[in-house]
Amino acid sequence: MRSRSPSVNRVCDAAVHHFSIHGYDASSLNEIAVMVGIRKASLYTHFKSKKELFLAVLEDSFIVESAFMKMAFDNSVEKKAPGLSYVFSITDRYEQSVYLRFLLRTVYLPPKELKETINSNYETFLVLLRNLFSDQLLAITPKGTLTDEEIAQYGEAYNGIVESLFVELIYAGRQPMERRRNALWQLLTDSLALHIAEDNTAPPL
Amino acid sequence: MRSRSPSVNRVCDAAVHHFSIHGYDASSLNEIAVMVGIRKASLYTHFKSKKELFLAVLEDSFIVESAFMKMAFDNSVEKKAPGLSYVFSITDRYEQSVYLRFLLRTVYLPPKELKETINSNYETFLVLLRNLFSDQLLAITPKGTLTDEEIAQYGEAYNGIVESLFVELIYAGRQPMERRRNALWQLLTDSLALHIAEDNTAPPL
Amino acid sequence: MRSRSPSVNRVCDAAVHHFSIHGYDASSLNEIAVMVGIRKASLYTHFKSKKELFLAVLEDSFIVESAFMKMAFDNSVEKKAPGLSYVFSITDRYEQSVYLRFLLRTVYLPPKELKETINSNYETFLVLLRNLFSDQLLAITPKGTLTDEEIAQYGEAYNGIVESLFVELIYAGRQPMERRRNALWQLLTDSLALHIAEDNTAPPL
Amino acid sequence: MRSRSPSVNRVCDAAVHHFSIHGYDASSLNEIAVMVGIRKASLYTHFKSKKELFLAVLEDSFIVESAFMKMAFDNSVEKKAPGLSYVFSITDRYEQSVYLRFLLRTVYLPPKELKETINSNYETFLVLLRNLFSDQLLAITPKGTLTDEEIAQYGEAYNGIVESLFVELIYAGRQPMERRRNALWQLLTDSLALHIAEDNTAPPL
DNA sequence: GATGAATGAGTGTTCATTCAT
DNA sequence: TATGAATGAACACTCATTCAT
Repeated sequence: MRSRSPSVNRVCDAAVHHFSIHGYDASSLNEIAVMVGIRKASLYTHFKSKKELFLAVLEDSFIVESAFMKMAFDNSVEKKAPGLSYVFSITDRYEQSVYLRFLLRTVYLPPKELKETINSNYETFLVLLRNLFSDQLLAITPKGTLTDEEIAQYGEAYNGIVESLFVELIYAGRQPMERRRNALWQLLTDSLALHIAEDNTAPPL
Repeated sequence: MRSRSPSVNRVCDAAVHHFSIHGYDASSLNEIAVMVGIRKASLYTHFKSKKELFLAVLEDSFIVESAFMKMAFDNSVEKKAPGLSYVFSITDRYEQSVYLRFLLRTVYLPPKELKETINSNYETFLVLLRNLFSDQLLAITPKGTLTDEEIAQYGEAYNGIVESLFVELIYAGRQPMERRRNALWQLLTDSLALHIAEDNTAPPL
Repeated sequence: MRSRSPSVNRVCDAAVHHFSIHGYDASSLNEIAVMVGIRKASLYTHFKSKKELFLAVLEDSFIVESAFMKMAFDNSVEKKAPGLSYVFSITDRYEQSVYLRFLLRTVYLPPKELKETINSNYETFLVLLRNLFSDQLLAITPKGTLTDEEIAQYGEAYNGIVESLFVELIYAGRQPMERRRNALWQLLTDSLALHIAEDNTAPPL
Repeated sequence: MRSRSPSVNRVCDAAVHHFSIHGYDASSLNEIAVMVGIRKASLYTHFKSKKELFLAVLEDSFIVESAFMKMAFDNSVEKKAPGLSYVFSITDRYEQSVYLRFLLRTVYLPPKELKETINSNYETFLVLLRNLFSDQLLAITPKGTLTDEEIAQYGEAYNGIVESLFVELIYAGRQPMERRRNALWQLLTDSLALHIAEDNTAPPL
């Protein structure tokens, strides 16, 4: 992402916007070129194919959104609800970051030929998410309260919640997603309350 | 779906397979025709446009999968875990029913021009799911145990779980989906255990 | 035109309407069939090709419009302006007779493959027009006033006026055509006034 | 028309020829491309649709033929027969100028969707013709000889004659057109002779 | 007499890509 | 570095026509 010529960056900016709206197949190099203010043929000065441009944008997106995710976890101070900060930042993030919109659009229904690449990148992204959550969960539970397996399972559930919200955002929008978020978050806090000695009863929604 | 000529049915069968794999935009009428063993132009004997063919297939799919869903809930006898039967049938169903694969492929990232239609049909589908779950939940909890609002929130959470599993199936496949299913199902049963007087502790996974 | 089955007549009716609006090439047998309330394939029960249907309609049109032309001349009683009756009936006729609209649409720019046939039919039509006019002109001028050549030339001019009006009707409509008709008619009456001894000054328009 | 790339000009040349023979609807972009020696898809490098190509050619044609018309009137020196020069140049012009053939083919039966545009352009063309004639007529008649209304009516008649000749050229060819031209021109000169004091008797045909 | 089904040939149009300049 | 021109391959769609039923 860094250390690229300004032209390349402008192309990538246009591309991520276009791809985030139309997806890979339905995107047109011509329209991207027009957005940048150059001719279609000139794109090939910077990228040797549509696929390569797409992959560049994909890499950017994972870098940017992984960084945002880490930051959201790092800034989180609440001790009782691990991962809360990120989950509750998703709605705003989706609206503000074209990279997140691009990622979600891309990841759930990838262009056939790129499925492998996309999936493996996304897998890494999800592993990071799970680990960030697990670390926070571990940090707030007295040692020995939860088995490794239980930790892993909560991580899995957390990921499941996040992806459920992603999907709801994509096809239903902000409000329905927030309703779902509250409902699922309640499940998580209830379960943690049950399994952790101290009584972390869920806050009233 | 019934009462259609055999030719039309063969076209629909081919179409739902094709659409379920490639999506609307990337599907080629030529390839569908070849699957049926006719020429592209002959498709227009039966459907007046690609869109119309797609909508016929879409309608079929909602009918078939709604019926399956109802059946899954009806056949369910377990008293302690509302909606369990359907949730645990999804993996097999996804593998066996091209209609479900088509629906999920279609619903999460619909072709722009058909988004409205698809969304409103899917909304109906989700309302049905929520209602089926809520009815079972009500049936197994002593009257007055849960407020209407709580019932609604559990319905929302249940839908969230189901959709999370749909998505995991689509991009990660059977095994990861089952891991996630167990993790999320645990959350639900834990929460219900906490909120319903009797101790419905989660079964060991 | 007579002695045809009712089905055939209904097809011809639909066809002449369609052809008169869209022309030969841009007309669709399917649309004609739909107008009649039958299927496209059924047209081939009555006509062995699009061309044959067109030619049937063409023949009808020449018959109908030749008859109308004769009638217009026959009914004419005015002694001073030969051919006036027909010229002044054209506007209404164009609006009322789909056959005339069809003919004019067809004749000026015929489909390549049918050009010969159409032209020779139209030529006959124009010869009739010229003769009708010449006969009336002869009938109202004292014997010997005009040479045969002059008669022929007036016939030519009359045809020219009529066709000028046809064209104006087609592309400009009723009002501009009537303005032109008055202007050209004035020329004709002026010229006749000049060449025929008695002073047939043009009537005020 | 000027200042276009050579490629564009070659396309336009081919297009005007093709359109002048087949008309808009029956013209095939493929055939035009082949005439130019390129592939159909390459046409889209220069024009973004068939319609746009047609409109470019249409504009050219009006420009070229308006210029020719003006020139024909300007070069005219004869004092007694306004507009004669243009009328007597039409046969040669029709044979030599593909633009005129294109215009006439297009104007009398325009493709439905372009009718408005074509008509309004042609209207301008005819206004120019009328004005050129009227100016010459005025120039050769002593002031006050003809009322404004009479001038206007002669202009109308002149246009009618010209269009009658156009039509005859299109469907009957050179010789019949010249016969008609002589007949109609006689009417005009007779009428002028009658209405203008000085005796401009028609020349023997 | 009517028609459902099919089809070959064609339409205009879009696309990612190449290449000489 | 940028681009005008070109292109093969694909697209959805329309058409007149055929033929078995």
